[in-house]
Amino acid sequence: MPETQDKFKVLLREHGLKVTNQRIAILQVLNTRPNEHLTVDEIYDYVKEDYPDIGLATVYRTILLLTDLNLVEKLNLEDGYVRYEIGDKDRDKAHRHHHLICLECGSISSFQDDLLENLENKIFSSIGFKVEDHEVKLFGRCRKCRNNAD
Amino acid sequence: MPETQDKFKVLLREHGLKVTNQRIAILQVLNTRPNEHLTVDEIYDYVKEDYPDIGLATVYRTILLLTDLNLVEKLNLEDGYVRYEIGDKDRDKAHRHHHLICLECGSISSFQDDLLENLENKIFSSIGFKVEDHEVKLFGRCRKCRNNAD
DNA sequence: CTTAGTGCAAAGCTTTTGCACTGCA
DNA sequence: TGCAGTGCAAAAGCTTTGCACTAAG
Repeated sequence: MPETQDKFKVLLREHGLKVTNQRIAILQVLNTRPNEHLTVDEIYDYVKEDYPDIGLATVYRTILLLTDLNLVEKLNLEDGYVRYEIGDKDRDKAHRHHHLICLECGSISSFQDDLLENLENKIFSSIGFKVEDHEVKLFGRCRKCRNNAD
Repeated sequence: MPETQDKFKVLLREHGLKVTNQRIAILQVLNTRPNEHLTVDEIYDYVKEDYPDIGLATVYRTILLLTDLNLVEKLNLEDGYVRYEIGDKDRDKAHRHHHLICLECGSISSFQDDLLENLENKIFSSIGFKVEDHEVKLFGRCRKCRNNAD
């Protein structure tokens, strides 16, 4: 996805930040693995394949940067690992992007649904809280694990 | 709420665990502050008022125990603190218990809604994932903060 | 050239663990 | 009395930070 890379370069320059090989390499890793929900260590390992001298601190700093620029989303699945995934370029789609977490095998999948729109309107009119973002996590058992249990 | 305390004592004994002053004191703190979403440090400080010699490790161990016994719920609001609150004794109600987090003042409020039932059925029939629990967090601005901004 | 970015190692935090002691059952 | 529970301090993770060096603009 060179378009994300270009967007990234533009964003960096707009903010007076430098375009470095390390930053591009990290974005590349996240970009080529859109549905893997990577931990920092996993990102670090993947990036080292292309860029063996990179330091873990740079990975942390770059991920923070990417998150601030809204190119990457942080994910906490309560499994003890903090994960990151490339964000959807379409802000509205990202807003409808939720996660299914299997309690048995730990697999993570995503689904899209605008299920919360009504609720958010209801909350606004009843207590005046204006919802700007939301996070929905569904925990359970995936088909495979349920079949294995039989 | 002596009923929760009694339930707790019964649960402990059922599991062959001992009823100690420390455990009761920690449950008491959570019980008397049902809507405060306390961090471990806050719990530790409150318990020390009644029980000054308690160790932080005991607080961690007891909270883990309470969570395992489903008396306490863990909450991660992405604000850098892990929080705990007393769980609803009614399992179904707990399942419909969600959080509103104000991005400006950090206030946390709860609301109840069974909004996800349809969705969960839909997910089960389409991909065979059986949802057993869910977590919904809504981020935005509370009425007070929106008014202050004007 | 200038200074943001980087790698490394050290420091900081939260949470967990090992061990000798305490107190519930 | 016996063993689960506790307090303390050390260890273990993960993440951040300070500093001298490197490289982007």
